[in-house]
Amino acid sequence: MNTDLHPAVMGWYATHARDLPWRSPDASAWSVLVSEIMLQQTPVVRVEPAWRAWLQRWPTPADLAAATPAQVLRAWDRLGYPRRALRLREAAIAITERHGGQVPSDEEDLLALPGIGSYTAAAVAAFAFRRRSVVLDTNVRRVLGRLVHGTALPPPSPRRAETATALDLLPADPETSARWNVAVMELGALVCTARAPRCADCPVAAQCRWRAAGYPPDEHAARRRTQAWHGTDRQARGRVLAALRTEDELRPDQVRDLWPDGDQLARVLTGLLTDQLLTAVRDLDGVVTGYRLPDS
DNA sequence: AAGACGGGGCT
DNA sequence: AGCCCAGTCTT
Repeated sequence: MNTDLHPAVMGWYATHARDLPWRSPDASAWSVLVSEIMLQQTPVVRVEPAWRAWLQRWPTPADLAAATPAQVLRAWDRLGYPRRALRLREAAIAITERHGGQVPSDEEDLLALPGIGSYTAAAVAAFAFRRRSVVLDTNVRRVLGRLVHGTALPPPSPRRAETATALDLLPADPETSARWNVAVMELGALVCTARAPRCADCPVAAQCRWRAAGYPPDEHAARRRTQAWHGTDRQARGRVLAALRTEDELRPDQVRDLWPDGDQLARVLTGLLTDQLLTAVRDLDGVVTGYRLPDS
């Protein structure tokens, strides 16, 4: 195992770590799981208040398992990717039914839950249960990519070599490894940032291969395409859901007024129905008379 | 391997 | 107008 980087990174984390509530020793495994789902593609500053409100309302998996999709979608508010809210509810149901209401500690069991992929399974195992696991999020990938491989940014999709590198650096002791994982993530979030890294504040700048190589540019820049927003299906979906968070039911004509392109709106509504983010209300003849958030 | 999937804040 | 954010799931 390579241990050269450990003292500097661990020492830096000891003095610079943010005081985030899900890092408290008192945080339940469930609260850690909720934080990890919310943090999938949503920044910390926006997650923190939502996380507090969510845990106050649904302190245990069994509490959330009893909620309706409409309730969780409204509570999710504008965190983005609302399918995460539905999957979190489904995960709560699975935990209640299959695991006696206790969040499982094995990565394999976590991975089997809805909405939990390789990152989140490893993160919950490490941060909630202090297990030794390879936590590979966007921060860790970027930090290790720069330090070890000398690249500006990691490839669009994770490579096996990245896991091998992370495993090679992972401390053998479980508790130490859990702290190492969060320390590297924190370094990526606060110092080794994607856009304008603060190398002057970096505890391992002297050991950074990217820095030593003179900061070569991102090799994969051409392959990263920025996602459009205005006029997209995603924006239309968001507009429909935003309206339904404040109204119990919308008539078809009210929904049509939400978006100028009727064909696109029809496609978007179909997608929302497929994703179970939306329910159509029909009269006795099967004619759609309205749309609602799913009650069950 | 590539595409879909939110929304906000910063440069 | 881009770019980025503690990713996951489907095709």
